[in-house]
Amino acid sequence: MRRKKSAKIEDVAEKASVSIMTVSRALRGVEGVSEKKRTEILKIARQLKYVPNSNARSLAVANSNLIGISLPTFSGEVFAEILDSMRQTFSNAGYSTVIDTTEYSRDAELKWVQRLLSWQPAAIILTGIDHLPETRALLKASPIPVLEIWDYTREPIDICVGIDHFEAGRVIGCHALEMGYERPAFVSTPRGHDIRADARLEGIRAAYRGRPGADVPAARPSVQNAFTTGFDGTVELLRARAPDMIGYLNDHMAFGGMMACRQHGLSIPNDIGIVGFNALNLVSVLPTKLTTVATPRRVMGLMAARNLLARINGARVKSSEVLPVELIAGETTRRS
Amino acid sequence: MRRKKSAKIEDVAEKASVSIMTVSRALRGVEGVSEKKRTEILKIARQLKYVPNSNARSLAVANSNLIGISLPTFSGEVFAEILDSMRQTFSNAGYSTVIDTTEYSRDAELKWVQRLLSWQPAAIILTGIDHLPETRALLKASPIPVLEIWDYTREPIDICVGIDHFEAGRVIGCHALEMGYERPAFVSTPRGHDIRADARLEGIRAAYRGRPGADVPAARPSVQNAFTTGFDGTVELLRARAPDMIGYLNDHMAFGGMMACRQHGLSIPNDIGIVGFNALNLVSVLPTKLTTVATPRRVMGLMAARNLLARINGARVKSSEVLPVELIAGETTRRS
DNA sequence: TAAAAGAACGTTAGCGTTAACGTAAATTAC
DNA sequence: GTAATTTACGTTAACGCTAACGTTCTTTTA
Repeated sequence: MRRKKSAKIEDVAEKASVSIMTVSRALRGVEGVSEKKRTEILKIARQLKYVPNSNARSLAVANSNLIGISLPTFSGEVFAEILDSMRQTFSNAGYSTVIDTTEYSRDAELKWVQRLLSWQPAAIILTGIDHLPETRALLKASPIPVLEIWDYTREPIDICVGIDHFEAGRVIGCHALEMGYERPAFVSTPRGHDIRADARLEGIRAAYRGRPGADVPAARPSVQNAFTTGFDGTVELLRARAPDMIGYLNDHMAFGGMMACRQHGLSIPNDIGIVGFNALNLVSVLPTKLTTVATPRRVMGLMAARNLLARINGARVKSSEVLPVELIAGETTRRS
Repeated sequence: MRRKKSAKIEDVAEKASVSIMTVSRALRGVEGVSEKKRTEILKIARQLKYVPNSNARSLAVANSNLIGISLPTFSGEVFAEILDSMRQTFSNAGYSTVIDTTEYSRDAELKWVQRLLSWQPAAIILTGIDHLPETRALLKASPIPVLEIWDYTREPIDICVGIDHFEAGRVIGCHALEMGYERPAFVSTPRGHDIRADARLEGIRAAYRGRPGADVPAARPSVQNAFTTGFDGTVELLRARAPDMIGYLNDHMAFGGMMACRQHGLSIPNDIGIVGFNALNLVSVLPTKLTTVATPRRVMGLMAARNLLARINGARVKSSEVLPVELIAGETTRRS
């Protein structure tokens, strides 16, 4: 494929009557060029609209300033926020981010990791800790820093920053227990879709262990969008199980659930308690304050970016960081 | 920076007792290799965990399979959906996407374009048509295909796919007029932040031209999140202007506005009409159906990706495509 | 003032891949 | 059966950049 020839480093060198190497040094800001020449070279480069060739550079130094990030999905505020806070830090440090979504498929994740490795990236970020064994092996064997974010494990591929989803579930369960709810239920995603959902459900069950309601039934409607998923899952639970409290995977689902309860003539929080997750933006304008669990997404992103940059620069960093979550008691679980 | 040496094409060649070139051909699936050798080479490559070096490849062929995408922000469903639908098409076609967000800053956009060009990308996608003159010039001068998405203009940098935001505003205005509202208002973003917001406002004004209410006041609260922005903007308008209809930049803002109206004891749609934008997921679970404007985001993404791929492959494609929007009349503007 | 040290450059040799061209063997044509 | 094709490879020369080492000239040291 023919392309218009753009200015190369050689053209700049010729015009400035210096060697290629001097231009390279001047442009990168490394030592060994007099101030006079440097400013002149920069001027000429600008005149010629010189754009460095990252491919050549990366080939020469055997590593690029790309950071690969893999997310399950773009939908929802959660990953968008985590991503945002990370990206800005990287961008400021001169790294570009290559992003892909896996739609919760571990096979898709593996394929992406393979493709990404061909770019000799500076680092790779994966969401969660649930990967194919092959993916783990591939990354373990590579010298590239790997960060797992959002989940927590004591045995990360390389380093990780996240929250403990089981613990988060337990916090929800304890709160429900305290408020006197006896038949908790949970609206989740299809089985095997998202291990975090299962971890939280287990957390709730752990809180109720040995008491009535400890089985904590779960609805697993097919995923469309969070609002209707929450709505449908609630309808399903109300019909079959008559729960007096429902936990949700996130606040959007919880809102859908509130609408469903309302339509069924149930009063919140007396007939039924509602607990969301993540403390999303939506809750700030709701007339009834939603009980939810605040997750430190922006802090997590910043810490992840900071740790990873340190790791890239060869510093030793703590391999696993757990961040605390906080239950925010609202009006959807306060029994009068 | 030292890195563990990974298998190169040479290692594969040696082990297979063929030349480097034969391996290259076998791996890329081009002609000139016997079936027997090809399968053997592929097997050996897998054994050796060979990962091709994209930097070297891109340098040799003077172009990469990266596609750069610039978005204003990740927050909100809108760009996430457009992005998602494009990305999948590209991914299937073997392209990786490098993504950056500009936070509505044209300077940030320019910097990103400059950085991106150093990767010799296969194409560049920008959101909207509002760029610095320098950005336009840079891209116009480059041989790289450029796609502008979400807005529509008859004079794109290269090609564009979008909706006509002025027309969308006009549609909203006409509907409000038809429903008998006489003092329309609009909740927007800070001035100069997003030209699409202004285009829609002008559209509403055009619909009311020559009638009472044609000035259409706008609130421009500082941006935090869509829900509270809608809430705050509404409070501001209600206090100062006593409008009988409010249009919003999107459904999330409209929802915030509905909450504010409710708190002010106003009844929707009789005291005040509410019109959102984009037909976001939220509206499907609301007990009161929101009047909104459906935008074809997924179709737009698919069409954009398809057109751009065709353009990359040298085909001639229509330079500008406008997609239709549709007003969905709900219960928030139906006067009884 | 001569020798040593440092600053400011230039030269050489890759980085891992592919395009373009060369060459030998296998196939076809007549 | 020989010439003309075609197939299946191998060789050579980039692609644009940088690390490592050389060279020249200037500055410092004793």
